[in-house]
Amino acid sequence: MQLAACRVAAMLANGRAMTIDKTFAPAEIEAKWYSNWEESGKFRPERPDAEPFTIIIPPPNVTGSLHMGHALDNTLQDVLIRYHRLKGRDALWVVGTDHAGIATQMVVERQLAEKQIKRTDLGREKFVEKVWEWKAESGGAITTQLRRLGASCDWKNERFTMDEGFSAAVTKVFVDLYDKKLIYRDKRLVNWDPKFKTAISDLEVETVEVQGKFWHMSYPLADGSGKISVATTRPETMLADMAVAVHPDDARYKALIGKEVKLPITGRLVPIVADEHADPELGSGAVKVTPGHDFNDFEVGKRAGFKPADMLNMFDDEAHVVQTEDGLIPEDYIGMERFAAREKVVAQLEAESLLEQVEDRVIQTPYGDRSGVVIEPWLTDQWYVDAQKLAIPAIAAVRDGKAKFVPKTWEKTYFNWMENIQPWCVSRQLWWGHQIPAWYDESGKPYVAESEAKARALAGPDARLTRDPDVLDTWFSSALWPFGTLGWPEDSDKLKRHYPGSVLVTGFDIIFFWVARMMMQGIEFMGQAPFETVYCHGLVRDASGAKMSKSKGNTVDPLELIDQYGADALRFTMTAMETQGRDIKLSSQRVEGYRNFATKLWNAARFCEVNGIGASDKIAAPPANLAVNRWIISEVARTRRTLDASMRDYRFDAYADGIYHFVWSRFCDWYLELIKPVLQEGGSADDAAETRAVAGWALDQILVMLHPVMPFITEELWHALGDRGRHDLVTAKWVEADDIDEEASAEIDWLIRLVSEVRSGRSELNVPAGAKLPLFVRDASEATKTRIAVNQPIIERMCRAESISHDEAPAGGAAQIVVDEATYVLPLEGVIDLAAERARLEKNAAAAEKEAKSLEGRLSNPAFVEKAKPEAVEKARTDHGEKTAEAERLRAALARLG
RNA sequence: GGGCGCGUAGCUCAGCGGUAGAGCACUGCCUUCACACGGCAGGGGUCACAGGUUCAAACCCUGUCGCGCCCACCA
Repeated sequence: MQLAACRVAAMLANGRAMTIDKTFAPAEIEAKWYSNWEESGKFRPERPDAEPFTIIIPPPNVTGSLHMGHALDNTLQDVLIRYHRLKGRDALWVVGTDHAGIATQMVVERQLAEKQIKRTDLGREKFVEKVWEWKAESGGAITTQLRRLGASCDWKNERFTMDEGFSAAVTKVFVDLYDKKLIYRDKRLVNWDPKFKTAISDLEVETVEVQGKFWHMSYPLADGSGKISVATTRPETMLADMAVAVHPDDARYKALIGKEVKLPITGRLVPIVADEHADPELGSGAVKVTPGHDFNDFEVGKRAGFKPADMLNMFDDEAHVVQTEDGLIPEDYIGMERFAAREKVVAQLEAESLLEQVEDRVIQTPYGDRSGVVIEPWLTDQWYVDAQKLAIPAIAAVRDGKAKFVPKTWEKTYFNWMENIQPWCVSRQLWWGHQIPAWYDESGKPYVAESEAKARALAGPDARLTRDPDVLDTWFSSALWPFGTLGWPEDSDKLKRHYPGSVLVTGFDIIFFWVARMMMQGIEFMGQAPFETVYCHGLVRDASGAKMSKSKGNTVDPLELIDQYGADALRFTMTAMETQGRDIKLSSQRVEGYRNFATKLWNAARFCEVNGIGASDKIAAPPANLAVNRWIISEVARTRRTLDASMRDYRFDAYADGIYHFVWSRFCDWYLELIKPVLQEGGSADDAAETRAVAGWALDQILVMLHPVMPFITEELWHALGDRGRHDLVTAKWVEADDIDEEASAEIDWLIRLVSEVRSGRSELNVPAGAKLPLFVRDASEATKTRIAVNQPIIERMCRAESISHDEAPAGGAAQIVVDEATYVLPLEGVIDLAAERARLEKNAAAAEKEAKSLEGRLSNPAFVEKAKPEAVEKARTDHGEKTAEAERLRAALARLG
């Protein structure tokens, strides 16, 4: 019995079964639609004649899992891609992952360590094999997660920075740059990471303020004539000191220049040299010089005549003490860890009474951003890219507007860095990555070529070649992503069609790491910047504004939010909160709110279905006579304009806001309410048919316009509302309707104002919500009378009026509502609190008078009338007239109240 | 030491020359036949501060205070 009743309730008038469930359950529809889209190739429809729109994904690390930053970044990209796909463009979202040198090597090494295996036990070849195995098994989890977010990437052409084709591109770029002398090998100080035992670039070094000490030490002069004071934050490096520097103009030390110091502990004899680096204002004015272990000292050392090859080195690759070339470090120091060596040096100096003073001091200390250990400046041979040369056209491209940053303010950051760019150290002492295509003969002369055979051709048949064991910085390959993924160096159609990309979406934090380098390489190898626009978004922070970090434990897992609220809700949150240039403070409340929005739409669609409103078979708006229908068609057009403008300007927040308000505050709150009398209270059949057609069309437009942000629910409803076969929303057509009916808009605006005012009056006077009252209209113009007549059923329903009359209202207490020229009277004899109504009218009258007075003041100022824009003056006049009239009518109503 | 950004309703943020907006939170009413993840109505802001430009400033300029971020070799 009960079952049968359910079944009946689940059938519609037209015989179709209800397809929209009572509750909106995101998880089911998400899984269903994503695989549907992907399997049917809907992310990449064939559109050979359409204008291309291309986005290259910032490739996530293969080791990565989706975090909020990805959720933001990829939501924005997907919104753009889906929007332009709907607009008919040939939209391509290139996807792939990054091999992430250090990160991946670390993961696999850690895994091996569990089995007590060291990377060196396996040897390079075996180890790299293990990494590939790892990748096959557990790499790329993030690609599954991107799918859960709804990212409509071109998965059929997924790339990896170490796949065959891409690797070939990397090798070619290296060789070409070498041949153009834009890559060279050099011996100099690098930032050495003693944990990973590799060089890293300047950018991978993070300077942190730490509490340290400043040690003042005495260095005796070699001739026994006295001593000189130096101060340092790193006393252990004195074991490799090669000089003491004083300022050439420092009167205190002029006589000492050229003399020698006999270093404590090592007994090394080193010269006192003049160098402007020594600041007479600081400390004693004399500074110890350790060219092999300090960037400043390296330069001082070079100026003092030391060649890099002769600079003393006292550390091995783990920053343990090793003997210097001259053999002067006492044996008991050898093998000591650097900080232990520091303590020992300090203790020994103290014992020898050579420690003058120890100060506490905050020190800027360099740390490896991945390893977290103190970086050691270390003298090694490395490969460098001449970034300064490559930067010149990359700067010009932005300066000339060929590539532009959004928001524009990031251009300053870009220029500032590019103009002061340093040589880029690109070699890494790792095993996982693109091995550098350089071979050395026995004398150490390098031959750079795309293969060993080609290197041999350069070196001659008799040379014994060994390959450079190092690999390239991961960012070196990432820099080629915009063209390497499109088939370069092959001159493919795809490359021609999709390079440069339309827009790059990324966090501002990798402008230097990645954007700048793509600009340089893209221009060098493709002749033009890799994208027209670089959209930089901020960071996703926790609700209190703190940076999310695993160590703080304040990270929010986007997948959990998806489980809880649905991918659409998360995507809407990211879109709505993306205001240009600001970081995002994420709160789950916000996500919940947008889940509610999805539910609202879901229920609106259910309402439509129940009322026989279904999929529209039209792209253009259906013909309409009723004002409500003409109005909603206009509102769709207005919304469309707003959304188009928002996308054009990359105003994601405005896009989200625009569709949100249209759906909730216009379509649901007013349109659906306004058409209820037509559909449910026996309006004419023609009117009902017209309304169903228009409502179905408007709902379709909502689905299309919302789809870029909420792809899942919109696709589900798209099909639930009618049988569209395999015509999916993902490849539907964006509304281009642009008809705006000013007359209908004015009428419905009036209707909305009338209903709102009456409701407000009733509410303020505590009229019971359900009470039906007669409504008397006075002073209405003919036009208003017509509008009232036409809209009578709606007005009665929404104002809870039992009748509407133009007769004079009965005497006695009443609520009076002023809308435009007319006054609407609700008799409340006996019920009304006269004092309350008087207060209400008084408040409204005072407000109108205040505004009228302010406008009057402005209009009576001759300067305003003369100098202000004519539109502004005109508007002030109109507003003044209206406000004055309104105030008069309210006063009249008050007078009537007695 | 340079550079950038921010300070608008209790909270998170739009607005960037014509006398203040949204979402959430808050208050009152409503189990009205799409939706209580809801409906209707409402309260709440000297737009950090001080000067200046302008007929008109939250919005432009200068300075002050507070808060963030980035870059930089003070040994």
